Amino acid sequence: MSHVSTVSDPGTMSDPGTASDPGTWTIAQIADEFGVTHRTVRHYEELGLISPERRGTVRIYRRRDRTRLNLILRGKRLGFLLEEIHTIINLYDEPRGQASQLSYVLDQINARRADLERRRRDIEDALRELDDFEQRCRADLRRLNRSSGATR
Amino acid sequence: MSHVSTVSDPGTMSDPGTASDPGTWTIAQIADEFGVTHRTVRHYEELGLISPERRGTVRIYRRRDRTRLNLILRGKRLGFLLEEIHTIINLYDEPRGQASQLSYVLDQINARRADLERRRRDIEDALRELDDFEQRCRADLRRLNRSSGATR
DNA sequence: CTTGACGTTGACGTAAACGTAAAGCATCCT
DNA sequence: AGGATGCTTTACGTTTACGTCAACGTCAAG
Repeated sequence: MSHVSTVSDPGTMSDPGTASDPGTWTIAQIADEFGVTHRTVRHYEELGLISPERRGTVRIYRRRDRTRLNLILRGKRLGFLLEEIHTIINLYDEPRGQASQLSYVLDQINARRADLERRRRDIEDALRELDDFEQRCRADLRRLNRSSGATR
Repeated sequence: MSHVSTVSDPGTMSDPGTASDPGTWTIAQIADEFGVTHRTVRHYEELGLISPERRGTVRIYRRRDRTRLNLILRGKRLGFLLEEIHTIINLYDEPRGQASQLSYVLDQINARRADLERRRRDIEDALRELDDFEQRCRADLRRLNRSSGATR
């Protein structure tokens, strides 16, 4: 029974993993690299957002889990609930062998897109207002500089 | 001089209120129109996000409050905390008569913009992935339709 | 063989953003 | 006058997304 030195035990892999990409990671490495706590990672697992392998009781994270974590964290940055993120991830992962499933997935895609595009509009509106506001501020600043002895 | 269209609505308007725009609103009208509950509206008031006038004990909402509510709800759609929204709104409303205040405001504007642009990148990445995914799904669908007797 | 670093499972705590009664005024309607 | 309706405050409940112990397992090193 090969007891593991670090955790990177390539075993029988054709691409054993380079120095920067061991192929597998511990929860501490993952948490550290993604800038979250191990509690957060486990929370996502409890919700079924990720499901790392186990070597005995120990969690082993692979590239698939990293991809999912990226999706999760981006979703969070965009203000999605973990529950919504769950359905999105499942969408990407569900088997879609039958036409009924595929048309359902296509519907979901459209719903997601509508959601994202609405957010994008909101963002662009906000950015425009911000630009606008900045212009007014800069105008105020110029007036201030002019009126208070612009010795030069 | 261009009077500002952000949140500062002077009381000196020569439009007393038409049928669709009475000039003032009750909490029920506001909540209904913005698609939130009165509890939500009051919650925002507790946090200092809006501060409607009072006629006796009754809250009176005016255009300024509606503008703020729009900012709040858009902020929420974008996943900002109410606390962050609070600072943003204050940013728009703070007096900025002095250079020090103005440069602070300009800093805040840049921080906000960076935040928003990051979100926009996230959204565009997500939209691209979604498009990508849709293409694959449509390809799958075509394969299915071909292989399962396209009798016709 | 004990220490210490890292891992595990509970299980309770907490902050944010409201939800949900409960109970009291005020005004309008009949 | 007496509801019905609408607004008010007070206050505890709920959901989401984790934080924070506590208590225990395990392995490589000293």
